[in-house]
Amino acid sequence: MQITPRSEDYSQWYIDLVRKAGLADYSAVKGCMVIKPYGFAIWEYMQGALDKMFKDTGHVNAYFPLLIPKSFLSKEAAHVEGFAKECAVVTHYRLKNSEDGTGIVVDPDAKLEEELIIRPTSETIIWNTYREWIQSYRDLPLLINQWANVVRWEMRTRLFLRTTEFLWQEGHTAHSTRAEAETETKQMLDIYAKFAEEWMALPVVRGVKTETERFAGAVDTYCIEALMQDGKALQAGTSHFLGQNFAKAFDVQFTNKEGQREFVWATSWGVSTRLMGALVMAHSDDEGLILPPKLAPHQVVIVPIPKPLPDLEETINKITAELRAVGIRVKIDNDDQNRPGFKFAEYEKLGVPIRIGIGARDLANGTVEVARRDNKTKESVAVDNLTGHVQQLLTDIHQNMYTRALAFRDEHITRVDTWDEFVKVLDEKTGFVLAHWDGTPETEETIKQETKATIRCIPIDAPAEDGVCVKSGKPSSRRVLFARAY
RNA sequence: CGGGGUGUAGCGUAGCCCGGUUAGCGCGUCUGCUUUGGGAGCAGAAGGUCGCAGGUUCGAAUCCUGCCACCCCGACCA
Repeated sequence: MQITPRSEDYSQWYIDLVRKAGLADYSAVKGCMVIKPYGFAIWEYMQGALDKMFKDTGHVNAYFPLLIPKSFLSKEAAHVEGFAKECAVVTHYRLKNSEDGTGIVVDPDAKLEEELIIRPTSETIIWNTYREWIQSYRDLPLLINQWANVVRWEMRTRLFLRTTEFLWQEGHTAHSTRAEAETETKQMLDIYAKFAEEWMALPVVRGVKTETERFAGAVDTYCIEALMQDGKALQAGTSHFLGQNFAKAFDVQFTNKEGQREFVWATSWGVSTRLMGALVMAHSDDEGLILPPKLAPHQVVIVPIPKPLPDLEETINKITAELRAVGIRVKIDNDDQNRPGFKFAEYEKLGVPIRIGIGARDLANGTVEVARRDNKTKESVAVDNLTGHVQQLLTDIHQNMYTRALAFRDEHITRVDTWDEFVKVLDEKTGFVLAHWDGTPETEETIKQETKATIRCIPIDAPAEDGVCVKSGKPSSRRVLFARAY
């Protein structure tokens, strides 16, 4: 039942935590996972918050099919290049009993005329549909999001961080001008950054991907990059400016106010269940999860210290009603099989932000014991002041988690000017490295080969600064962010 | 696909080299009683085709052959 300590094996700690906190489990199919109720509840709070942010900025939800004609994928050259190697393909539509009666086999007579792929992302099927929907500038902008599952046949998988099938949202928008599409791309990036910071308590760096790291089919890929406790970077969300690439590939044109035909401008943007992995790896400790209050399925858990006192139940019901009245999610653990000590440890493992203990001693004093998960402190609080205190505490916990993660992140952004330093920082200090780069894919590739570090992004707010590339010595006009990444 | 490792009860494991009682232990599960302010105690019980298939042998968890699965490391990626 023990969770492997981070200092011993970070990777194993992560797996232990995901499984022992009941977030997810392996399934019968390699690379696919079962998201368990507790994990799915967290995902639902993420979905709820993001969905509201999308709706508040004028987007609507729709749903496009899981299966895509194979030919669609090949219409955009870079796109097919990027995804062809990891597509699952449907070739038949029927099974039958085998001749020797030992099992069930694919019926060779049921071969599909055109094979279908399971979507690795939906640009193609969506743009094929948008062609029908868009005729005039009056049809624009088209601002659609979908919540869906996608499949990418990865060679190596890890729970939440990279699974064969995963859940995500993908926004796909169409605009009449380049400027409007670019604004949309940046707006969605800002929404992701805001979500990460305000809901996940996760500080992120906003940036642009290099040509090498760009989404297949995009003109520009923007991203938010987060830092995990082991010093590795994790891409937490992406927003792409697609230019007219898909409009041209699928012939999506509109008539402008002047009566001329033009190709539309596009964006797409997404975050996935990978965020669950980020949440775990950014905040948790060797005792278990530490959840930010806004995403915690139970924000407060009440553990009675059982004595045969009828007043206990009465007081618990009263404070529960008050907490719930102000919208706080409260769980009461009345289970009499486990002792309080066991429950304390259990809810720490589950990352519940606040635990309230109440027993005979408290009852006599008119107080309860309030324990914070984020910093493991305990205090005695008068029942009369409890609701306001808990509300404030939830805010404080979020702030503390964010501040702590930000301090760690900032301590792990290192400016380096020489190759020796570059390698040393990556190996010993870990984290992000801010260094000059000559702007060529060749140098980027060399650095990747030699250090396993990639350019995570060119930070959006990076100031212009003349220097020389840390690897090639050629001139550079600004620093970029390197790291080893998930 | 290359390199390394592991398969014994729900989980974690001992036994394997050197074949020979009824395959042992911890956690968990079930029943009962006593407990309950940091992972409870006692008593009892259930739970196993020893990854699969062959082979050697009087006898295989143990030896041999083949296969399968999973994990870790590398090549691909959000």
